Amino acid sequence: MGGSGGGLGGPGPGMAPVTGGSSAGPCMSPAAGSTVTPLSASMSNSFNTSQGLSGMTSPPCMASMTSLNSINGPLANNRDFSGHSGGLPLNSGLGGPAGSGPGLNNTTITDSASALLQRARADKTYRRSYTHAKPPYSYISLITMAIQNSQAKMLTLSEIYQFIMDLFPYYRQNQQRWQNSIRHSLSFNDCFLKVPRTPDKPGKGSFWTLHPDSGNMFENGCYLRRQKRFKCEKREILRQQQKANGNHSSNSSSGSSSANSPSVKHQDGHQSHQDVNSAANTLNGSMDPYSSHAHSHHLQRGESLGDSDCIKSEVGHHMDAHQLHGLYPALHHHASSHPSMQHILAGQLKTDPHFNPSHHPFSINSIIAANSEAAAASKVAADMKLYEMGYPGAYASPISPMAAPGPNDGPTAYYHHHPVAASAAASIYHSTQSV
DNA sequence: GGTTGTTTACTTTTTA
DNA sequence: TAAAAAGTAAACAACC
Repeated sequence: MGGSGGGLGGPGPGMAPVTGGSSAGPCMSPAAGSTVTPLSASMSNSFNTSQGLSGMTSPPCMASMTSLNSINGPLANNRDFSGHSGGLPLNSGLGGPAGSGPGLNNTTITDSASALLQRARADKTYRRSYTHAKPPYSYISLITMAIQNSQAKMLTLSEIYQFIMDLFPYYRQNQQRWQNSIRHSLSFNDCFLKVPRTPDKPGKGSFWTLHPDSGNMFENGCYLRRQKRFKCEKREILRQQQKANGNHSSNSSSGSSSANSPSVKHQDGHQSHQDVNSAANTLNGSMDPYSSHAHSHHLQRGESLGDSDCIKSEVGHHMDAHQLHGLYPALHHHASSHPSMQHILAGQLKTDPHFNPSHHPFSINSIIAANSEAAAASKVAADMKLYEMGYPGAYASPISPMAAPGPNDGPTAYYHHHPVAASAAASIYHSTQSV
């Protein structure tokens, strides 16, 4: 039987209560029960630790995160975002000398952030109630954030977990539940591609990356709900066919998948080849200078799919490592942050007929392209402002626990639980208000 | 044995 | 209000 429900909005067992009162309840202290490992240790291979996180592309919350990091050094020292009354670590974090960090390029933000922080402290009688509220981002968004903020544009599952927990204290609790959902999202959504490990990088699990065509998933301007799910057309057709055919293939009705695994989604070998061809076509047809290397015997079928299509995880399975890395040369440089992956992805985005960096002022693509703390922080502010203006799709639904602040809370309520995010985002937000 | 990955089934939430 | 998207639970198997 299926799950017992308990969805996002309901008072599900894992939902942090947004009601007033104690911040206890399901929201445990990040320290208690937290198995979070130091960011610098766990993510050093994937993130730019030499500069802390300041080299990261910054989605909304990341922007402010980098600011703190710049001020106080490795985020690992300031990773308690709890906002618990036991002492806001952010106080020490943001209370430091403004702009003292090399990466901090906006002292105004920091100064006003400190002021805001003090104000938030004064208001914490009700702010505190919303600490650890569920972030307004979907799991798909969180995964996307994590991947896009990694240097190699791909992460292992555990790294994705870590990223999310580092960024959102909410996810330091009930890990089994949301991590299951993360895994489900990765498998279920065509926008995520599984990239097998290479022999020289042994370890558990594969890398996960974004489908090159998934760049416009968040056209609504932020890492919130997508307007439309990204689907690989061919895979969708196959799904329909399989539905129509019943159990045409060896695929049983049971949930076991790994038995047929890498080709589970294909049900037959042919489709896997199609995917490989699609991958080759995607890169070859658009911009990939390496594509010639990708045309191995597995890619010789000569089918011209024409469209940018599926490069699903099975690609790697049906290709050897060299073939795959012909498609994604950056895989060779996962730890050393070869820019080609970014170049490829960026190039792919540009070739996407739907992609237009200027299409939406608050597009996720703008954040990616900007690669700037200020730009990302501005985006947070813009999101919040849009939300306040009732802009659909911006920020969370009023029903959302994220957007259920106290009567006097503005749209920044959520960010108050995330002190780092709160500072930069709120300061910008308020500066936009005051002008 | 724990983690990872896939799939199904169901509920809840959001959007058109 | 229906459809789509998202969230949750669970079963299962492969892998390290």
